Amino acid sequence: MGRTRIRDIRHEELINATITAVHKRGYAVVTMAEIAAEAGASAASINYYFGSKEKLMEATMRRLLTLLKQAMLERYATAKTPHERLMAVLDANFSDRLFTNEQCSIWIQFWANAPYAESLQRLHRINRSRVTAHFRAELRALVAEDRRETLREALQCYMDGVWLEAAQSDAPLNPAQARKEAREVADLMLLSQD
Amino acid sequence: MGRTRIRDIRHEELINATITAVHKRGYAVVTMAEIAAEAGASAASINYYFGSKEKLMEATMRRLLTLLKQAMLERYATAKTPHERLMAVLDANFSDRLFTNEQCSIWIQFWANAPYAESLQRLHRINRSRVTAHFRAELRALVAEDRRETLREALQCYMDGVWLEAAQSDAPLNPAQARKEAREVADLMLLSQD
DNA sequence: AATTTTTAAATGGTCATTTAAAAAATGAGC
DNA sequence: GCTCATTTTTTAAATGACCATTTAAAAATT
Repeated sequence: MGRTRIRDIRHEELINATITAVHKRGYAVVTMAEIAAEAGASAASINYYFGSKEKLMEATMRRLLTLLKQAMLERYATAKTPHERLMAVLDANFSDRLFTNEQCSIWIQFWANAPYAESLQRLHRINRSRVTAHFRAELRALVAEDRRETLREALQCYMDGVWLEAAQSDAPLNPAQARKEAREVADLMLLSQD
Repeated sequence: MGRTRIRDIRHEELINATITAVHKRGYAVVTMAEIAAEAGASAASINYYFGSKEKLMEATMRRLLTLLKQAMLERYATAKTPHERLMAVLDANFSDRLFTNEQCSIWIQFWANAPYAESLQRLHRINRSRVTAHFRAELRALVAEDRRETLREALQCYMDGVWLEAAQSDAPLNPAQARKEAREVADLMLLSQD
């Protein structure tokens, strides 16, 4: 039963330490020793569990993607109308659990490094495709075809832009406020339908 | 007369080489030797002219900011109405000169590293303030006060998001298309006024 | 001749990863 | 419960690269 218990715990601890350490020091310069220290472990143990720094980063990014996916599915479960489901995607992106200084930082770090690391690029593309698909599906019922892609692209870039800006701020983020603004922006764009 | 001639030429060459090298390899891992090779010079000469790697990066970012500022001012000169001036800001951001794979890459690299380098952070803030100020000024005449900030934030984040996405693409960018889409997005948002 | 520019080579430091050995945990047999 | 052989986990230290920066001297320019 407990065969993989410690392994799972260490994976979790080290990924969390990676998120914190990358936020503090930046992907570019963070060292294995710093990450290990954050977790109260040694650099060697990271290699024992993950094999290499690159694989640790990949696992960390995969964790972030999973969190986002979960947040989206949770909200989808209770949404009834296309409009509610559109808002569910926005809300998920700015949920209390995800829209934190730490996670915004690390998302941007991964984004910036995706073009230079096969594995990160793959994950990044999978994620973007998923969000695109959700938006397309919901907008189909809400927007005329000739404006649909413009609106989708606009909303999606808006969300990315908000994260980018949030990553620059050192004041604590306000997810509730971000959700409210995102809803306003979306409704502003949808309004132009009438 | 020619007293600073060579110095100026080398500065220019090395900054251009930095843009290319960072695009190719990423800010995180690019080396002085790679940048120098790109310019057909030696790593030592970079230190002779710039003092350090960090100062070279700062100078490169400053160059990018100058290019953006110039592009904006050029377009402002011929714009007559607030609407035209708003579009001038958008067009500048997606001008043929600026909206290239190389420059999108390097902008994102700098953005991602700004939180970890005093000098980059300063430049990044100056730039964002300038764009914000322009948007605010033009939207004053175009949008009711209660929606103005929402719309500005939305447009600005949209622009950032487009750059972010562009930096991920390896297919050549299409600035004309980007300008057209940005105008559509802006008009879509402005429409909701009526 | 004096000054500026250039670079090969040296320097000193950092860091991911490996190694080898110690420490903990596990579990079978008593 | 307890013992001890086996397996898993942990880390200190070694290894081997890599790299920004400095130095010292050569080359080019003035």
